[in-house]
Amino acid sequence: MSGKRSLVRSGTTVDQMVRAIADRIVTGYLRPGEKLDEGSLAARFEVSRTPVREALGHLSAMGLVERRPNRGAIVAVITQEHLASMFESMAELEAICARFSAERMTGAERRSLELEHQASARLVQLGAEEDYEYFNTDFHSRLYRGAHSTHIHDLTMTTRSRLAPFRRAQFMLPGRLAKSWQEHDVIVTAIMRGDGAAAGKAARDHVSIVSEASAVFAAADPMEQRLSRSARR
Amino acid sequence: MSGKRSLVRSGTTVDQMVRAIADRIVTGYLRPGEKLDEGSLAARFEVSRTPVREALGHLSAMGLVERRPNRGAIVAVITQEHLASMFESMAELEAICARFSAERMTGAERRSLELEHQASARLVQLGAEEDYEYFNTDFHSRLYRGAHSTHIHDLTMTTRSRLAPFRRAQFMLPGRLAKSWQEHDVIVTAIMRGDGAAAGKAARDHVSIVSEASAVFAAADPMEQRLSRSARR
DNA sequence: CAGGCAAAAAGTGCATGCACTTGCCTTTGG
DNA sequence: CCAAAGGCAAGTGCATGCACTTTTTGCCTG
Repeated sequence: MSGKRSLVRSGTTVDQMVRAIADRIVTGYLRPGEKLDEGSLAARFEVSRTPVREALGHLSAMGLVERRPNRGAIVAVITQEHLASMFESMAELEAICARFSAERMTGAERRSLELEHQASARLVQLGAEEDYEYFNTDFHSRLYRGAHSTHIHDLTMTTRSRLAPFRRAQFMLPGRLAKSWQEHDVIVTAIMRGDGAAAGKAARDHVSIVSEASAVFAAADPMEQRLSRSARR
Repeated sequence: MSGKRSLVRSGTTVDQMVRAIADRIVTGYLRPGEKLDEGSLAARFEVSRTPVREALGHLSAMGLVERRPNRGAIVAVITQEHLASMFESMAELEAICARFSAERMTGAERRSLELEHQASARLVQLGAEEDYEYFNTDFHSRLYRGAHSTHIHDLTMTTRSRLAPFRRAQFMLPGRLAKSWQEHDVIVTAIMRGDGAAAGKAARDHVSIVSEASAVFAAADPMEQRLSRSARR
């Protein structure tokens, strides 16, 4: 149809769409249960249905969308139980990463971790929530990498991305910033000591607290479920 | 082309292809690094390239195949490090499942687990390797389910399926059957006691042993790599 | 007026075709 | 004889079209 489009592509078109759609889901722009019509998406992204279908395939495999044969795709509806289960898994995965980090991080990694952690104290003082959240993501990524285990790294990153929509507002609770830093501090200290068990426990507790903070929002879910149900048509 | 084919299929065509190709990879029929030509696969399965592409998308997201833009797909080459990492993850995941199982299994689940476990002793006596492997799969699945956490269940099942090609021959080592049963016994005992820590440790050790047993085969990999490289054309 | 049925509309699943990219091979200039 | 460039073949990426499935809507019947 269009001779060339402004496509240019870094990576493939499908990849871009996967990212774009995943982003819309993760940021809550697309709500759970919302119908994903191939035709509409194709029109929206100005491509044909073929790459849309492929992208939906990817997203389905990622667990972000649910595909029902001959009945189209919807944004994955996450039940209360499943959400709890994911946070629980996250806590355990982070515990593993922290434990391994304590046992395996190189000197450079430890120094860098501690350095960044200490620097982040400033963000807490300033109450820079957005910057702190950015740092927080980086902090946790360091733990995942520090475990020196690609597969655990992958599992953890995947789970985290699936939890992203539900963690967004955690820092809006008053005093959360300072507490988060203190929890990080316990983890860092344990890692510097090389105390895997303590680091694991601290990381697990840290995530559990985030989980509880997020549960507040999850409580609003029944409404969302109703909304999405009616949105099904 | 063919007016109707024996199409009928439960589930979609793509799903079947995913299973079929995954099976060929998991069973080692398709070797790591082997080129997956869309046209050939389409011909082989008697479908067009479209569902093949979609299936490859799924498989890529699962990590079973690797897709390079404009350059086709190959069966994912798993490095020694990544394999070790996956086994390590598996050990940790099983440890979590066992720990949770010890803490959360219902009375019925516990009884059923113990019953089946005791029954499996007969298979060991008979040296029924194939039957025991079947039971073994079931035994572990019980642990995953017993954790009462859908997401951990999913993570564990996924990881296990990706490890399947490398675990196949574990029971060929002499005496492995009896040792496996004893290891199971330690896990079951700990679960019946409700001792999560002990169950976790026992499960981790159990997997670690399987991992070492499989490492024997992984050692044959360099040859495989050469083979697959030349197979690239 | 409610319930059910049937036909049409909507939307998914797959096939086919064409453009573009990539890798290889040939050809030509140094 | 080697190296670089250009062309050729193979194969991927996407668009479009048609068949089949699901869902909806309007009509008929009890």
